[in-house]
Amino acid sequence: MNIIPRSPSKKGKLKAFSNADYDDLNPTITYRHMQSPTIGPKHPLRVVALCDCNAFYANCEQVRLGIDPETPLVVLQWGMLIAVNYPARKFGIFRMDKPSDALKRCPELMVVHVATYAPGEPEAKYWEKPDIKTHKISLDLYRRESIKIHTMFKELLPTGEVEKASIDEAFIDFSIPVRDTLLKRYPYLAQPPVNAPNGLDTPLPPPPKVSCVGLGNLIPIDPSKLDTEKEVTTELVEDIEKNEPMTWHDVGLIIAAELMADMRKEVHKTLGYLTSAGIARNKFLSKLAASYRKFNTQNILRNSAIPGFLKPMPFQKIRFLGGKLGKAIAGEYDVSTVGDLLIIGLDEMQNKFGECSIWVYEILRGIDRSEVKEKSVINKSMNAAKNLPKPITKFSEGPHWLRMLAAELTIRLNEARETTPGLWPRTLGLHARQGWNPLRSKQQPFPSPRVVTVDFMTDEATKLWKEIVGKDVLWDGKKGMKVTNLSLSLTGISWTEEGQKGIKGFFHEPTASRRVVSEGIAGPSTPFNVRKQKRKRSLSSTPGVNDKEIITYNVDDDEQGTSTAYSFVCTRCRQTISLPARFKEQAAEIETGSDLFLDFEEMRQNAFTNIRVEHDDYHFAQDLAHRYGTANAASPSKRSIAIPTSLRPAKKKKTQKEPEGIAKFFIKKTKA
DNA sequence: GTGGATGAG
DNA sequence: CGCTCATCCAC
Repeated sequence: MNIIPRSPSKKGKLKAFSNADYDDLNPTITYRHMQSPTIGPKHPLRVVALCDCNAFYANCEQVRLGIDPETPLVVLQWGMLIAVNYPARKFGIFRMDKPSDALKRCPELMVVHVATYAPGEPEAKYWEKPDIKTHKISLDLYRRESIKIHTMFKELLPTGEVEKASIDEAFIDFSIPVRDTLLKRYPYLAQPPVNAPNGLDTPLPPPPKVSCVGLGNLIPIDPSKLDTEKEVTTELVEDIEKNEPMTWHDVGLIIAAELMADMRKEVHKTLGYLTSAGIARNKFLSKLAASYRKFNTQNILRNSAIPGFLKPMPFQKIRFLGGKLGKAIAGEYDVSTVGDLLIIGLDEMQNKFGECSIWVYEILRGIDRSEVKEKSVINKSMNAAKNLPKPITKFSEGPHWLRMLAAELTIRLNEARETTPGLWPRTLGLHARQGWNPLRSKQQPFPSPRVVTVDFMTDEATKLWKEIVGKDVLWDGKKGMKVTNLSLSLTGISWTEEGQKGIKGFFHEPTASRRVVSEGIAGPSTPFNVRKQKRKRSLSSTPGVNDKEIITYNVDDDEQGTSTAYSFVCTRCRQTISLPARFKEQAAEIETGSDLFLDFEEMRQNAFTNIRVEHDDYHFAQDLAHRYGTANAASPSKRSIAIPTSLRPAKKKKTQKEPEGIAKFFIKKTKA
């Protein structure tokens, strides 16, 4: 297997690093880079973080119950622990342990069962002894808290990009805020010296030495320092590496670390959640860096530390290599670490695993071009499922469960519509499994009524229930129906003008949008990516950005509707748009006129502007969607909303028989 | 549209 | 390797 040489490196002094596999780690940064209005995946100053919550479910319960965070606490789901907080971990308690074992290790352990829907109850509650036979798990609390954290991140970093990666994780693109901070702290970076021979292409002067003491663990360049169990303090690493040259990217990482630390502190102070974070040059590395040390810390992965960090890493720890694909690669080459795989050339890999192995090839070399993108719609689908330890044996027992599933979906849908009015699921689906039989499912268009009620959804679900169990099984009970698994889902959730009308019942003529698509925005635009770009532009003071784009709002002279300090009424849709409740709560605690009050006022005004811009953008996007063709049609705009930011190679070989290459690990069960 | 598979946690 | 949830793809 020959090593395929990489294409000749563009800019950058690859001499700085001995390993040719990592040849892009110290690119030359010029004034032109400082001035580019956007910072994409290839920009040398890109800075990305992954922030994730520590033992999130347990933390949520601790906050909900208002108990001491030092109390060992676990979250129980039926017979199994699904979350263990850090105090409890000290007792050797793990996820998936049984509660009885956990209590043996720690008798004072606080055991909290997740909320459940009980039969007939309109909402999930915390019951003394929930019954697996009649109750259904609810994860709503965690979803709601997750949204709070996500919202706070966005508010605290209006010029950044925040992508919710899972219920307890978010990617944050710090590139723009970092660049803005760099320009503020080092104003000489804005323009090349007048006598610079190459103008904007002149490299930046050497960076200052910047301390990162107190900003987290600096992942050491020397891999032999990596796995030491003892804490490697930042001071220690700095001492060891004091002669390592710093780069402007390192400075950027450290600025991001400051911002990240502030945001994490704020989340902790306001919401009570502890987090950890990784800061690096792309998503995948930030995620790995975050897992370096996990509890209430953040880790900074400098480019120079990437080879040492990555090579000893078991590659199956990498996102999307944790499953079958990772196993297949491990089996094929009988190796386990990233370093082991570096000797595999691109051609070799592509021959074995298909063309899209380029993705894996690059990941192994610390390259990840995927963008941090805010998801336009929270989710594309919602699903409520229940395993039935006591199977349904009579047709008539079905609706009882259907009602419970419908209740959950109804609450979740209506909750989502609070923040995003106009959300509309295209289809309602019901899946049912009987014993060993294959899963059966039916779906139907979801008629979006003005108000979705539990009754309505239950009725709709019952129609599907009839179709499923009524068709293949003689369901009157005599044939011994045995449904062991039920799941009700809303899919194709998207945001439409129609849905908006449906909910609000307002059919007023949309006024002409005050905004038009800027001719400056290149490429195909969806309502949402246009929205994001415009917002960026209007809120950041980026050099080179057309100032005419900036849109200001004046609360007193308000063309949009009436305003109070905490909310305003939009004249277009007549909705009241409010700041999060905590603003009011906080205001009540602060003495008017105090210094704190002034700070608070500033924050409130910023937030107010944000919700205003956001709401206006919402109408803007709505109009755009309207213009491009609306509602149900799979218009190009709608299409692109639905495209996920998936890292996967997404190779669709149309082979009739065996999919080729990597694709098969994403698609089908491998054949023997 | 239906049914299956994968993956994360 | 229990349970829940989300997403994607082939047919």
